[in-house]
Amino acid sequence: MNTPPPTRSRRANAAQTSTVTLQQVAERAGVSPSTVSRILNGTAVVSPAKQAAVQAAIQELGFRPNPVARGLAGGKTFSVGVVTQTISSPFYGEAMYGIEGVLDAAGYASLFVSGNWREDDERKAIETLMSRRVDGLIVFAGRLSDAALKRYAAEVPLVLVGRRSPGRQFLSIGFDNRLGAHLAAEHLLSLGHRQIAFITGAHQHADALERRTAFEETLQAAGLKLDPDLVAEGAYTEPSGQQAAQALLARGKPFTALFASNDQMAIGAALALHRAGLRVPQDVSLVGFDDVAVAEFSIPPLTTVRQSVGEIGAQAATALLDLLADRPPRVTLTPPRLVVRESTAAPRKR
Amino acid sequence: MNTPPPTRSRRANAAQTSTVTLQQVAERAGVSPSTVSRILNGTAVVSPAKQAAVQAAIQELGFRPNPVARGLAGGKTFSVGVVTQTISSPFYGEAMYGIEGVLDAAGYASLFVSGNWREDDERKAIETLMSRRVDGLIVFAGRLSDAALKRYAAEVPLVLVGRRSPGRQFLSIGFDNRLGAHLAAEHLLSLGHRQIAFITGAHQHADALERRTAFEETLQAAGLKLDPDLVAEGAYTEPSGQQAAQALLARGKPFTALFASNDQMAIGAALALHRAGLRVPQDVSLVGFDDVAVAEFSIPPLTTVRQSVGEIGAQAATALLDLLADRPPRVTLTPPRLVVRESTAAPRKR
DNA sequence: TTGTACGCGTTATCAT
DNA sequence: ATGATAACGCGTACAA
Repeated sequence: MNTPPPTRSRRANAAQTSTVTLQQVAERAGVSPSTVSRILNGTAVVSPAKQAAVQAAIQELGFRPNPVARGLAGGKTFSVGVVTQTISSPFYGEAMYGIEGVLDAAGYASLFVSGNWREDDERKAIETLMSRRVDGLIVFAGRLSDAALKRYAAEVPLVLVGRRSPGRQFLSIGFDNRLGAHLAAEHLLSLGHRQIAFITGAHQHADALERRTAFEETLQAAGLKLDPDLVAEGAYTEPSGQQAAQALLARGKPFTALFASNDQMAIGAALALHRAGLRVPQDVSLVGFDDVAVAEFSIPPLTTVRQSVGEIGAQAATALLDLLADRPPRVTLTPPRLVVRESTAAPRKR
Repeated sequence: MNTPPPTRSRRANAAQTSTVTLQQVAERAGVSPSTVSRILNGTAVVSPAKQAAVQAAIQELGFRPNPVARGLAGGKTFSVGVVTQTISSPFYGEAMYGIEGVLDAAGYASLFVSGNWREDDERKAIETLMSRRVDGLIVFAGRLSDAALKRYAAEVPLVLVGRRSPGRQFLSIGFDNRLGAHLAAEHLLSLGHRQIAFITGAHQHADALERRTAFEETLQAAGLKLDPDLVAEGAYTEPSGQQAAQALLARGKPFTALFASNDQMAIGAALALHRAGLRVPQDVSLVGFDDVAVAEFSIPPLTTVRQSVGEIGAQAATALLDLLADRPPRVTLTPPRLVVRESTAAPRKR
């Protein structure tokens, strides 16, 4: 019988990639593995000579450190989990783009998952992420409570985006919803609108409430009050915006302007208005929120409140990187600003 | 001097998560680690008694296998890399959604990265993915050559989406561009259009070429020829579609219909038409391709060729799973179909 | 069927 | 400044 070769017999099912190990680099450079590791991580000072020899060996062998082994030995995976709500939406798309850029440049991988606006989906997503031993978490506010987030934050650094949360357990980056909604309302008021309808986000969400409150307050400051008949609730999606606008129209109360709590709902509302034979902005002025990329290409181009979602994502990533490096996180948010395009105009004279 | 405790002294910087190890489960259940491993992976048959004991121990301890260690030991990371071109676009958004669903259900993590339509970005992205030891790759066709992809496919199973490629090195899932473009052209012809402009995708791309060729052939079959003056090139983005339409308009050649190679360009084109004072569909009929979610909410709602991108993503993921399990991949693509909405109509009589 | 022993590639500790 | 050596948590060939 054939005796199988004594060693390496299980090599077959090992990682298929160009398996150049740190070990081999060490041999080639005539140093110990520890030294190579030290150079790779800057953990300690090594002589310029060996430094050069190792760098050369790395080049020649085309060595790439194995993050899996790194993770096992060092307890870090150099990956961070990102919980979005709807991975396919333009809003989260831009956010992911911003996050990816920052994290990738820092050598971290991003694991994007969807929470689907469902508490248990979000929970499951985070559990999966944690079981993958991510080094940190970026969570876009959804249904998960602050208390639940706190528990995760006890295990890894966590940055919450889209909802302010007190306490020091985790960092939260909120949008300036109040200022944004104020800007939108002010713009419509200054154009001369007095009957302004409003599409709010889901009532469970703090930011939706903030936008609504600020909107109402701005109205009140102008001596107007928010007519409950001119308020409808949506779910931050195009179809929900369309339905909300339909409902508003069906109530029969006239309005000359409509403010939707986000661009996607504004786009849905625009279709409802179009279907009802109403022109934007001649018959109804329309304002959105976010300035998602497509806002510029809606017809007519949408006046909206810009809060660069990509930039916010990048800021969240940067802050998380700070947290991971035990640095104080620096977050410098650009305040939202009004972008006036072609969906708003003065109300028609009668 | 104090002698430090001999063991566990470095526990501090280890993974922070509920570190229950397989080892501990084994002890608790009174079996060997290997037995636990076998039960976890179904690698061998174990007695019902121990089976139960281990399951109980797992429950009680709340054990979750560490994928990092698993990866090191078994050479598999249960993660797959997905190379999109623009992570923020609605097209890839829907694709990612489809992929995520399938892969997550199978216990695989998805690593989504952007190729940005740049060959070296794509290459770098794949290198990063490979260095992370992904078990497989799903690549959305971009600038990377088949030859380059073949090299990666030699290391891990690879599914290419969006471009057919001969050979058995990797699986490719193409869209039926020919049928899709034919459907669009046929629709416009049957409405009575004879002067049809066309916005093509980047000329480097096989699918763009296929759509153009099929479009041209359908015209020819109807006794028409494609006027070079009525063709402009875009880059599958809204701005490029807008520019292409502007260019078309600037040439002065009249056309009563416009077919854009994808929805995003159609949406950009719609704005250009709007700006030029042309109404859709009264003055110009407009057809897109893909049926991205927003197509339904453009004004007017866009007639387009539907190829469910989410479903295609899911199919790609399913096929990759097959490949990973050494099963023959099963791919059953739904053929594209025309979705007639409100952006097309018969040309005006003169 | 089950347990033992070793290895996966790297980092951290402890000497030197 | 540098090198042994021992983990990290799990899978698996081999022996029993």
